[in-house]
Amino acid sequence: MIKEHIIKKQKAIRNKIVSISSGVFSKFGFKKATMEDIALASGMGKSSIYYYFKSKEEIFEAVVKKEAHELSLELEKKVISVNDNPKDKIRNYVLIRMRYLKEMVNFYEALKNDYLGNLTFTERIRKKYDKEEQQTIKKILEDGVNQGVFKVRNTKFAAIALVTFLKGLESSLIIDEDIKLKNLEETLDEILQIIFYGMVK
Amino acid sequence: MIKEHIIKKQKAIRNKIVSISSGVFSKFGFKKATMEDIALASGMGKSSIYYYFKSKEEIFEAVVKKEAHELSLELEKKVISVNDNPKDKIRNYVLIRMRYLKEMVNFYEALKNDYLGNLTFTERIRKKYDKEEQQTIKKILEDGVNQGVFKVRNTKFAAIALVTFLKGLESSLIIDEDIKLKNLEETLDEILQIIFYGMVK
DNA sequence: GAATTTTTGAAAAATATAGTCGAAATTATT
DNA sequence: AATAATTTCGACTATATTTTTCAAAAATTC
Repeated sequence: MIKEHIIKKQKAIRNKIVSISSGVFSKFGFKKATMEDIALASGMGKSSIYYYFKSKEEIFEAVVKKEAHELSLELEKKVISVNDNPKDKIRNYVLIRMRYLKEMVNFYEALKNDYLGNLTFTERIRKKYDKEEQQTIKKILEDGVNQGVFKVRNTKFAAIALVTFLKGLESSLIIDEDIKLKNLEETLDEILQIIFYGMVK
Repeated sequence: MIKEHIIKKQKAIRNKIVSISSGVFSKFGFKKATMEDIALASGMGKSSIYYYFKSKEEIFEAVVKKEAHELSLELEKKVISVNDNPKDKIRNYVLIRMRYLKEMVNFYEALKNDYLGNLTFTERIRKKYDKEEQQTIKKILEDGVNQGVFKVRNTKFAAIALVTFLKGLESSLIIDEDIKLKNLEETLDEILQIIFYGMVK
């Protein structure tokens, strides 16, 4: 007895809750955001929220999922499709990622607010998306190898290394709130220079 | 056995705590800001804070006190001293007040975050400063009467009325988060027009 | 090195929060 | 319009967090 149109309605409400929660989380952070905050913002009772999600964590997971998906969409669209040379592709990839993170800063504020106490929790969630990301970078690297621009032996490991490096940059953005995007961009080229110097034929 | 220089040191530390707490409160709001947040931001143990303030409320009072004092200073300096005609003085007074409130929006965010639950608490604190404010406006009105611009019979009551009106504007700013400063300014002149029409000779 | 001032960790007391549950309200189905 | 399915909600509880206290340890002053 699965009613299709009812499932659709439920999904719509779940989406609404996720969108609203995204705002609540980015304003207060995961820990300081209460179910009551979410309920109030959603205009429903606290217990009603539990009809759609079984825990605060589940809502947060949904929010991160959505954000991460949007990130990967943008990256895919704006980077992979364009026909730059692989070196520029990598640079663009990193730049867009940084820009996006900067835009999402109010979301990542959530992590800051929690004094990084839930970083492991978040990392657990993000791990899934790291794999997607590695695939993307791996593809870029492979292209570069095929075009004879990169001399990477194992694109898989190189991709992991790059993602790890990106996560490092990310942490700088998250933890060090006063870090300047400009500074980052300045040092980015230096770092990439080093990476490329080791990779470029 | 009151050691003067020690009292000075204590006051310095209290000031430091107040400044830091101001930031914490404006970021999290009164309720969501914890003593641990304040302690962490101040770089001291939680219990050390209690050596200088006996409660979270007392810190908050000190913060509001400071902010309100700064507001009254700016108003005094920028409005009262200038030798405009009293009508413009009132208008400037209101405008500066509004602008200041807008600047202080992250502080008043605190009240919003608490879902106005502590508005009465805050109002209780501010009541003291309403009197100061009434004095200021009363002075402006008296000048106007002396210069033959206003026809106010009882400057004291008129001052109270004006302050009440200002508080109304304030509430609009605080409660209705989407209210536009532009809209306010537009309607302000209309409202003042009405007030002046009743007051101007 | 004694007295005073300051910091702190541990824990008591007060409060807030996540999550449950049954029943009421609403909405769809026959 | 009666019945069934879906949805909302208020009241409750166990748990966790947070405020505040306190006595003792550090640090500072005399």
